[in-house]
Amino acid sequence: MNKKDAILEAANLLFARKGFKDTSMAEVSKLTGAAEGTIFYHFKTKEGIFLSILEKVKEDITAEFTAYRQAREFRNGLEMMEGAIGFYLHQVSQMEDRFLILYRHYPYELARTNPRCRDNLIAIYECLLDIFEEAIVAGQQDGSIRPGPSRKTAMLVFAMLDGLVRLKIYNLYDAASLYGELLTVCQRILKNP
Amino acid sequence: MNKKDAILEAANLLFARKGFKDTSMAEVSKLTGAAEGTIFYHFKTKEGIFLSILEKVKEDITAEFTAYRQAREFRNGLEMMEGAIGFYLHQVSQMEDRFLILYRHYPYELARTNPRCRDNLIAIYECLLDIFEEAIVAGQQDGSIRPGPSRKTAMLVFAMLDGLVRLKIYNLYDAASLYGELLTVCQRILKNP
DNA sequence: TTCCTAACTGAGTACTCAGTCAGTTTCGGA
DNA sequence: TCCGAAACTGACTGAGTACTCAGTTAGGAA
Repeated sequence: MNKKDAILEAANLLFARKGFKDTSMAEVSKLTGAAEGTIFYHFKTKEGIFLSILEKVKEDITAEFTAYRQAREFRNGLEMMEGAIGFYLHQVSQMEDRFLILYRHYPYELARTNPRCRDNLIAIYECLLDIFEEAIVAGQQDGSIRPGPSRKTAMLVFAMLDGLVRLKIYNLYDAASLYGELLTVCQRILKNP
Repeated sequence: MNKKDAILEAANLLFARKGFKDTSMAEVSKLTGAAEGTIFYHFKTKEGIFLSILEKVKEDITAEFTAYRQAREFRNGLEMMEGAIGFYLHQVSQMEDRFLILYRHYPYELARTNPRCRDNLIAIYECLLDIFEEAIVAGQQDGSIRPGPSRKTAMLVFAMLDGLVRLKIYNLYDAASLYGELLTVCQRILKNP
């Protein structure tokens, strides 16, 4: 791995675990073995590093979820939805450092003034919501999921997942032990009676 | 209002809107009109200010929700639950600066090392979850809500609310326009068929 | 009025941080 | 082998930062 990528990886790890403000360039330098000067040779500013990381986060997440979407086959929309929920939770722990970036305040603060940041965030959330919505629409067509506003329902399910992951991140409750109940609840929300 | 309380209010506002790390004591001093020395006369450290604020957040939130719990009467548990959801969303915008503290990373990071912080956070979440759970248990007794693990269900509903509020805070989607669908979804989760 | 204490002040301190720059090393092509 | 450019270095800078402290003011009791 070249030094530029090593810097991005180290910064991603630190930003994810300690946050943007609480990570100093000295720490990134130490973790990569690159001098501070080298970091600023490759990136103009600390914010620039963050933007490059977010770009990578977007690419990785959209790639993973797009691949999943195309590969898996399901008997119906409802099972597709359950699969998507499981896959999301799986990916959150698999690509923990990528997702932890999104579970912090900084990207959304930056998005207010920086359009590139905003565009990347929107792309990520669109991609995730699209998968849930696609499953709902499919389910509504095959009759496994009841009719209703597909996008809004997708958002509510996603909001629940998001809230659940946060409970775990914040050490308030272990999300895993809620997984069974989560699926039951989602079935109740979606299943065509 | 005495100066000590004024400092707490100003710091609360700034911590809520800009975050703990991004708020300097100089800013707090400017907003209150108190000299920096005065701030450190009343509080040992910046972290100490935060802990006092969190204490106040806990007191305010538990007071509001306990009052609500005792005052309102409902025809059944399901309506009680719907009322609680509406009240939560109402309170989040009513006491915005109090809740925004909780929607940041810092308190949960501090909670890892500071038991006082941890205790306050737990007290807040226990109080909120208790209200939802109380409604569920009541509903299960009067037959309006289907049987099931009340605490876990309360958590999932709360996680959805939490996720929804975040969508709004992060400027990703307006939670208000999902309110109708939210209630429908909650009914499906809870209603005894 | 006197005196003590609590409240308050802001210049000062020691430190951290993002970002710079003059100089060195590495490397690929001629 | 030489050359030029790209990659890399780390000491340095200047702008913050949380917190201190010697001194001033306000308030209340004797």
